[in-house]
Amino acid sequence: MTNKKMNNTISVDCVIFGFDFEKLNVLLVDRELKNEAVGGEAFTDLTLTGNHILENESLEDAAARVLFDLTGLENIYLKQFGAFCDPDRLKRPNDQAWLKASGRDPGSRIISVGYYSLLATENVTLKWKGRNVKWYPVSEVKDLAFDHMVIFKSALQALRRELLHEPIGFELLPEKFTLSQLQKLYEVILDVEMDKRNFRKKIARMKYLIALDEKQKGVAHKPARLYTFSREVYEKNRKEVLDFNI
Amino acid sequence: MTNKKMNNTISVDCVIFGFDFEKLNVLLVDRELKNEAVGGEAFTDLTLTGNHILENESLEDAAARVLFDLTGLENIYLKQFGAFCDPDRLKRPNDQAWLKASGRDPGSRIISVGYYSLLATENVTLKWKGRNVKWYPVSEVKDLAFDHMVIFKSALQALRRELLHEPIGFELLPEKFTLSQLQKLYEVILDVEMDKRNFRKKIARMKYLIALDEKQKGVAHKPARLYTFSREVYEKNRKEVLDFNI
DNA sequence: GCAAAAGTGTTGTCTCTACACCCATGT
DNA sequence: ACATGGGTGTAGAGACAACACTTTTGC
Repeated sequence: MTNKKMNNTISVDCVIFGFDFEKLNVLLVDRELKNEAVGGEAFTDLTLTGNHILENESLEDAAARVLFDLTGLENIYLKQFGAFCDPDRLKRPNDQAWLKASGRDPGSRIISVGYYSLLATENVTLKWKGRNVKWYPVSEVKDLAFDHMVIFKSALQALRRELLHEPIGFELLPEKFTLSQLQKLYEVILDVEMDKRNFRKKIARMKYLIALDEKQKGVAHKPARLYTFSREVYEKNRKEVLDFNI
Repeated sequence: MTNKKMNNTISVDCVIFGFDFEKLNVLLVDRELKNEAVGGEAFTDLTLTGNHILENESLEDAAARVLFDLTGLENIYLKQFGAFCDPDRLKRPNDQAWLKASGRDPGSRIISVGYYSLLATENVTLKWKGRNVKWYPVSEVKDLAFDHMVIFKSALQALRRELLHEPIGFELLPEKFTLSQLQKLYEVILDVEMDKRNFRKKIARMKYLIALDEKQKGVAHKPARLYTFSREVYEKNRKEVLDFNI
């Protein structure tokens, strides 16, 4: 419990998604190598957030710790989606230089377990080890450090898949949200367009989406009704269905 | 390529499922400790198959290698379903004794990445490091060594989930199979009963299930038509659908 | 009063469920 | 001839896709 020693071959990487009612974003951190002495050129690029696990810590706890260090939030939705351990995953020149500069053995094999998490993005303030942390639109992410592009793509795929089959979209919205916001979320993440009336008919069948006696305020149009998600109602009524059609 | 050195903190465990047209089975290996000198009592129990990865080997290759050593088969369906790294996962007395007896450091932290695989079970001969390997009905599995019960349950859950949404059941059947065999497979794995006529109507809509001009032989009843699965047709027509209903 | 998003119904087509009998083969 | 699993159709209920107009608010 008080053992803070790090395990140097096992790490977690967190792909943190946020939604701003317009697009899906992901949190990335600047990686800046100024010192050319370690054998590479100076460079700046981007990584996911992550860390090595502590010797007495579970993977999930390590991911939650990264998330807490970053946002100060606890009990965030976290989902393990894959383990990444290719022999070459840290072998590009910039990555080798970075490992050397931060005092780690650039030759050692490190496995990273990926977790994605979903954040209702309003009112989150971000700080991480004095490094720059920023939201980037998912559609514009490219050229991440290490094998983080592979990890990121895998997370996105896992998220899309999960979103199709489980009610996790709500994790990206504030507790109270409008149906248009929910529809937009599905449209953006799944890259589809949906019909408003049909979407609402579908919603109407989901008993766990609860209409509140409350409306949006301060919008320059007819204010929308607010809804909330009830996990209890969902858990009571869940069923699954053969759907690998066509 | 020729580096055969083992990595001693990263391993894979394989949950190998087979189907005998009646029930779902899983491959387990005897773990037998005869020598009481290492500090525990002698015991016999069961484990999944698995191994440490080689220093220059990917996780998937390691899992494929375990499978090949066991069955002599290549190109088997393999799916990563989770990483297991609880601090206590190897800490039960029998596990500690076993690690000592096989010359490993019982205190070191080992991460295991789980793969499940699906085997058409007929005509497979099994050999593994001179240990006893056997099929066990999934419904009767209990008390596995290490944290293998956790891993096994997680694999089963992943398999069920995958089976609902992806056409992987065919991996458990011979290349040519009858519709009743396929239906039985779904019934057994998902623990449901299905209506024969409705099942067949559903199948009829799946263009990638191809009826052959061939029938069962040597059965004491009307011989069934044989079908086969075409992955090409499937890949051409796949689409997904919002289905987290009710 | 105008811009902007909210909210609402109908119709035709497809999919789901429930249910019972005859057929082809081996013994 | 009989036992065994193979194979087939229909009807009613629910879900899906396509489509356009009115309402409420802030400015």
